Amino acid sequence: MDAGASEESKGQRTRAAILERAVEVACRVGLGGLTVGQLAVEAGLSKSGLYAHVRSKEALQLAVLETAAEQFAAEVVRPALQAPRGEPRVHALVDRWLACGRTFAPGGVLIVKASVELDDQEGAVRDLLEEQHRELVRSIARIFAGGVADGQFRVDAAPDQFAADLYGVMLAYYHAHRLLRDPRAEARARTAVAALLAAARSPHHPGAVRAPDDDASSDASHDEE
Amino acid sequence: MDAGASEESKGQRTRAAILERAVEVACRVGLGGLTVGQLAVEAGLSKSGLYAHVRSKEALQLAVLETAAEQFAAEVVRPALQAPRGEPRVHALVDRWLACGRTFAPGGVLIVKASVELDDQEGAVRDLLEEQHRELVRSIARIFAGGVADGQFRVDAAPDQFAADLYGVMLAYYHAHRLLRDPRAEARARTAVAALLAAARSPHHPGAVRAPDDDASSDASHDEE
DNA sequence: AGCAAATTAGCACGATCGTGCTTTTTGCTC
DNA sequence: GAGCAAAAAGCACGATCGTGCTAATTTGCT
Repeated sequence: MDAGASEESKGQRTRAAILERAVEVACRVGLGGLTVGQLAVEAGLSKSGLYAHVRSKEALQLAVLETAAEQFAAEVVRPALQAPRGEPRVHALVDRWLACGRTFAPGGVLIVKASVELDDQEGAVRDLLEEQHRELVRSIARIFAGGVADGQFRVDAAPDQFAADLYGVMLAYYHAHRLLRDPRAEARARTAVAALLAAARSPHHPGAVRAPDDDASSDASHDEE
Repeated sequence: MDAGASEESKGQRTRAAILERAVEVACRVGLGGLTVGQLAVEAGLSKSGLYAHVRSKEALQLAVLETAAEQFAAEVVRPALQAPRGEPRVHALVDRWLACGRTFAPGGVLIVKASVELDDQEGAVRDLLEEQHRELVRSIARIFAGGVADGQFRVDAAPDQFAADLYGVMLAYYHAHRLLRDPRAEARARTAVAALLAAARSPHHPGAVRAPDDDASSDASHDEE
């Protein structure tokens, strides 16, 4: 009968299928462009049949966002955390992140897209998204800080700065890859990450990579809220 | 009646006003979220009155995009081109870009937002946007290449790479500033740009190139460092 | 001033939006 | 297989979407 699924009831299974499909659709049209009728067609359900699962449009958007974040955490962040500390872990993160969208699970694409789409629209969806991105940036900073604690990175390197820089590299990758369809996008992202890491490495570095702002280096571990 | 500004006819003036308003609205809700009825209310016109100016929704989106790009070119790129070559010009570009949205017309915000929104939706709007971004990246690369020709930057530095990196820094700035509302966003963007420039500087070039107050140009409003 | 042309409003249309009901169909337990 | 709860569909609603056409108004020119 049923193709060997899990212990979930039918309703939960279709709900999961709906959300998975919704993530893909939202990757194209954005969270705001997500529509109940269109999604119902795309999921092979009637509009009201689908609506019984997602109780409102806002609830749908929130659920989609949570699904996407869970995909991203499961496919990118958590696996990267199993790589050795420092540079290997950073590279693992970047590798898996770059594969996001090529391989399955476009959740990573969606949370990036949604972050731009909703950055100026108040509401519960924005609130959730903001928290998710806070957590994402914190994760990157922590991964970097692990390399600092290991002695791989300079002690005066700021994890916050690194997190922002690395995220910027990924955003530039999305831009070049998705909008400009530039086949060199990935290579450039890797080059940029390598430069970031080179600047962060502890030993002797020929040129001053640090910003001219050489205020009293109060403390590098001043990154948490 | 009221003090007319230019030689334009009434129709062209209201059309310009509509598009200006549309850029602001689209900065919030995106190009896709832009709606004729809502925009008419926001512009103080009837729906059909407005629709006579923008002949279709797609034509409106195209015109809005062109308006935004022109704003960005007029307020950011072209003024920066009047700064001295090399680092000063890069800094002028970044300075004006960072001021985008706070100080003046938010066209720069829109083209960034639209680039993410439309990166996966075929059509004429995407085509225009892609071309605009190609031109933008080319502009950044040319600005950097000018510094290479001047001997300020290493000859083996790739302008393409620098352009992508700088754009990534700006994207990270938007992310931190607009979504996370992080007050340190601008400082971090400046730090990142400084690191980019430090990595690009000619190894055997004396530090004098970083002369802090060398801009004596006409319009470059250097307010800090 | 008056008049032609350009600009704006009024109104109507089919489609689709999000959201509720009420049935019908399905899946699961005896 | 029967009965029942869960899931899906059918249908309807007001609102708003993009888009036309026509009538009224305003503007620019002589």
